[in-house]
Amino acid sequence: MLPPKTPQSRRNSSGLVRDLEILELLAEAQDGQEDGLGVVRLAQLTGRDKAVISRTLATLEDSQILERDESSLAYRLGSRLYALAARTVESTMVTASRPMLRQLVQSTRETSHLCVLRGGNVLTLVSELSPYEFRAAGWEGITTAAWRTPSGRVLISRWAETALRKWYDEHGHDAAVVGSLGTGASRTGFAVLPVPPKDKAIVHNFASLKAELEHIRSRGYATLDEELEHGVVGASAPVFDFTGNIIAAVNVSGPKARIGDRLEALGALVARSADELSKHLGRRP
Amino acid sequence: MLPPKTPQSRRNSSGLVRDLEILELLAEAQDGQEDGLGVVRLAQLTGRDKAVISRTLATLEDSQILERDESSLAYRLGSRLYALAARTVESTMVTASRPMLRQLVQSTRETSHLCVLRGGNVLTLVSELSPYEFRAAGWEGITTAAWRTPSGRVLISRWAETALRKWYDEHGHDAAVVGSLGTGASRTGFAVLPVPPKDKAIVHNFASLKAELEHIRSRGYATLDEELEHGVVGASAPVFDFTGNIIAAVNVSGPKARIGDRLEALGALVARSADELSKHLGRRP
DNA sequence: AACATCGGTTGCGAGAATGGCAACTGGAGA
DNA sequence: TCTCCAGTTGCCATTCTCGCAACCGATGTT
Repeated sequence: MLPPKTPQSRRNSSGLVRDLEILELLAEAQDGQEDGLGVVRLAQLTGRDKAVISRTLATLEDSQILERDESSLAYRLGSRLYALAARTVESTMVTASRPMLRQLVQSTRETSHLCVLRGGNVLTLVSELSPYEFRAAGWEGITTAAWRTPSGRVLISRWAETALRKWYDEHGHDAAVVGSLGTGASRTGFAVLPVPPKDKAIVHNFASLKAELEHIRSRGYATLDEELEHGVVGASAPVFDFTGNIIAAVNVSGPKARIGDRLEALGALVARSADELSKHLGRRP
Repeated sequence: MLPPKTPQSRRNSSGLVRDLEILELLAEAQDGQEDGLGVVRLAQLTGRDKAVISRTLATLEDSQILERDESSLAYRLGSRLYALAARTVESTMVTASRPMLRQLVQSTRETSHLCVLRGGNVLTLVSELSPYEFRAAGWEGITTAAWRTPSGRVLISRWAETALRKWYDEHGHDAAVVGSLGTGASRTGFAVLPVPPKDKAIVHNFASLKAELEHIRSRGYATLDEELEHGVVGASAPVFDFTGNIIAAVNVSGPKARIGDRLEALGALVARSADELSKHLGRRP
C-alpha cells in the first residue's frame, strides 16, 4: 500500500496544504543555491507519482505561487508568495507583538514598547504598561529623536556607513523636527523630555554614534543608562523581517531604582523576545 | 447554479485557487488595518458555503499558513507564509538592494523603489520612503500596469520585437488584469491610480512604446513626467543579472515641485545606483 | 541509424475527498 | 427565557485525485 492513507479526516485538506511539502522542498533547494527542482526529482523527494507532481506544479505555476524556468523546466518559489508576505509584514508584526510585549511586561514588571523609525525619529506603535504605571494611555504615536534613544540606535544599527552619515548630518542634532509630519496633528506630539544630564550622554558626535552602534551589533541589543532622563534606564533589541531588514525595535524601560544592575540581563531578555517576534515574521537563523 | 463548475480541468488542485483567493482577501484585510477576517465574512466574500470555509481555514491554520486570534476567532496570515517568502529569489534581491536604495533616498530625499515584472504588471519589492513621507507602509507587494510606468518600460526595454509585440497585445491596455489572480476582481492588489492627464501620456500604441523603449536604451534610464499622476515625476533604471538580463528596475519618484528640472540628472543618478547593484549581483562590464 | 534513457505530459478508471445542506453549539443581547 | 449570529460538525451524492501506463521529444550510446 503505497499511500499510507490517513483513516478519515474530518477536515478538508485544502490544496495548498497538500502542496506544502513541495513548497518546503523548493524552499530548501533555494537555500542550497540550487536553481529550482524538476518534476522527477520532486517526485522522488516526495515519494509520489511524477504524474501527480507534474499536474500539481502546473497548477501552482498558473496561480503564480511557483515560477518555471523555460529552458531548464525547473520550478522555484514565485513572486506571489513574496508579494503576499511583503504587503502584510507590518500589520502582522503589530498584532503579533502585543502578546509578546505583554509577556515581557509580566516578567520584567516594566513598561515595554514596539517602535519603528520614521525619518529622524522613533515612532512608538504599541506599548504595554508596567503594572506600576498609573497612566491610562501608553506612548503610542509619540516620536522622539532617534539617535538619542536605544530603540532608534537599534533601528539604524545595520545601516551602511554612507547612508548613516547622510542621515546623521540631517537628523543628528537636538530637537529634530520632522518636515512633513504635518497633516496628522495628533501624532506629531514630541515627547518633551527634560534635558538629560550631560555627563551621562555617550553619543556626542558621529564617531561616538558609530562606536555605540558597533557595541549594539556585537551584543544584539542596546541599553540606555540615564542618558535621556535622570533615573530612567532601558534596553532595546531589533526585530527583523523575512528579508533580514530591521523593521522595528522592542524596548523595555523603567526606573533605575527598580532595574538597578540587572540592565544587561534585561537587554538579553529583550533580545530574546525580539528574536521570537522576528522568527514569527519568517526571519531565518 | 451555485457551483460554477469549470467544464473539465485536466490539472489537479483546483481547490488551491480557492485557497489563494482566501489568502489574497486576508492580505487585503490586513493591508486595510483590519484585524483579520472571520469565517462567515470570508464565506460571503468568496461566495462559498461557510462550512467549507470553516474546514478549509482550520486546515490552513494547522499548517501554520494562517493564524487565528483566540478571542475574536479571526484569521490572518501566518508565519509559515513568511518563512516561505523569505526563500524566494525576490527576497534575496531585496536584501542585496536595501543599502543601495537607502543611500539613494538619503541623497535624493525622495522615495525609491525596486521593482520586477510580473506578467503585465510591475511588482514593487522594496520601497524606502523619503524623509518627507509619513505613510506607515510603502508600496511593497503592490502591482501596477507595466507599460504605463517607467520601471515597467525599463524592464521590457531589451526585449525582442516579437516577444514585445505578443506581450503588448496581451497586456497593453488599461486596467490589465492578471490572468489567474482569481475570480475576485477588486482584491488583485492593484494600485488604483487617478486617471492621468491625457496630454501627458507619451505612449498610446505599440509604435510609441517602441520609440520610448529606444529612447530608454539610448539614455540608460527612463523618466516619467506627470504621466501617471498629476504633479508626480520620476526616473527608473535597469538592474542586470550576471547573464546580462534585466531582472529589476530601480526607481525614484516624487513631486514635480521638489524635483523640477533636475529630472534628467536624477535619471543619471538612478542609473549609477542601478549599475552598482548590477555589479553587486555579478554583472560583468 | 536504431536503440535506450531520461525528464516530462496526458488518458483513464477506481476510490477517496469535497461541497453543500441542515442540524447543532455556545455566546451575546433583548 | 428567547432570539440571533458566528462557527462547527454529520451526512451522502458528486466530483476530483491518485497512480498506472502509454506517450512525447530531446539526448546520448552502441
